[in-house]
Amino acid sequence: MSSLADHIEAYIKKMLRSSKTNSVELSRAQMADDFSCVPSQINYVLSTRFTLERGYIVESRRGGGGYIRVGRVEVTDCTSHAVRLLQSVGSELTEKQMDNILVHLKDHQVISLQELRLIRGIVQQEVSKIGQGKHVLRASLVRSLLFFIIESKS
Amino acid sequence: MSSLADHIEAYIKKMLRSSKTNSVELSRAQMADDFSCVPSQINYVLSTRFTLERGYIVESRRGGGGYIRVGRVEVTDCTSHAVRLLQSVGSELTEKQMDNILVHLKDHQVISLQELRLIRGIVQQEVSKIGQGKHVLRASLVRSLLFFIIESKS
DNA sequence: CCTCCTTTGACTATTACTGACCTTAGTTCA
DNA sequence: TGAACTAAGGTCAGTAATAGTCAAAGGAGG
Repeated sequence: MSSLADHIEAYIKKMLRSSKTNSVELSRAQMADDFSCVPSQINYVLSTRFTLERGYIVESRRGGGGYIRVGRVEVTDCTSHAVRLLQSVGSELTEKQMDNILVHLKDHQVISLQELRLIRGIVQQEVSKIGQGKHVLRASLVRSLLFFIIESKS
Repeated sequence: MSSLADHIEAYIKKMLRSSKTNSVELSRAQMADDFSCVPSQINYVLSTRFTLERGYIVESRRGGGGYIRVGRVEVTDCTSHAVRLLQSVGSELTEKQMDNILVHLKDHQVISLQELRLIRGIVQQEVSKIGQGKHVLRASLVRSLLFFIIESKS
């Protein structure tokens, strides 16, 4: 758990946490230099870890004075936010989609890391037991478990 | 007695005991090398000995910087009791069987009345959404929700 | 023998990282 | 004013580093 990408991810998240505005602006070249890597590594991190599904918004501009801005989606009410996310879960869910949603909720303090791990474990176990309809079962389980958490907390 | 798998199991458990965080991270290739076996042997040990029912959560990531993390979850008397109950039922569950289990667990103060109602509601909701495999889905959902409830309490 | 658990290895899947090449935007100067 | 230059960031495909799957072979106990 210590790839370069992880460190860059952690660094950006740390910057985000200490930002009042819920968004940070960074220079790709500068960043690449700081982490001694090629600039496109920054794009890799952004496109794998700071996606909309995970609750982040990335904007950028090229040319002189160019920049990359990373923002978090606004969450005023955790519960309604989670409910909306859940509704966006259709009748099927891939493992990656599930992960993105869980990370999204964890990063926005709707669920804890322990809860995330437990859900992943439970779903993994249940899904491995059946042959067909894995994506459908995953959607049901994730919806149900999240709904249960949210309901219990309110 | 004392197969290679047993040794690997014991080694991981030893690492877990001496870990402050109740979880250890290991490299599959490294491990296989240490025990002079093929990497998939590690998967065998993990999938037969470090299951959720036995109180372990296994997470992993492939690719560069990949890892396998084994974590412990508290297994209380309540957990094993409920798990046994569910195992006796198997992979399918009728509504009546489900109710019997839920009532039993409520009577023994493993879950509250509210939780009982919540589970029933969630399961009803989810099961009504699908055409086939209702009993299988019900079993999965009840198992998962109960496990989650009990784990979260400890 | 028969069965169950273990062990192996060939094949597959996923993730990280790099570098060459492309696009966009601002700046300068004939 | 627009061509050339400079200063960003973007894309994509290839390589390397891990882990996962599955079925077949092996072995110990009944």
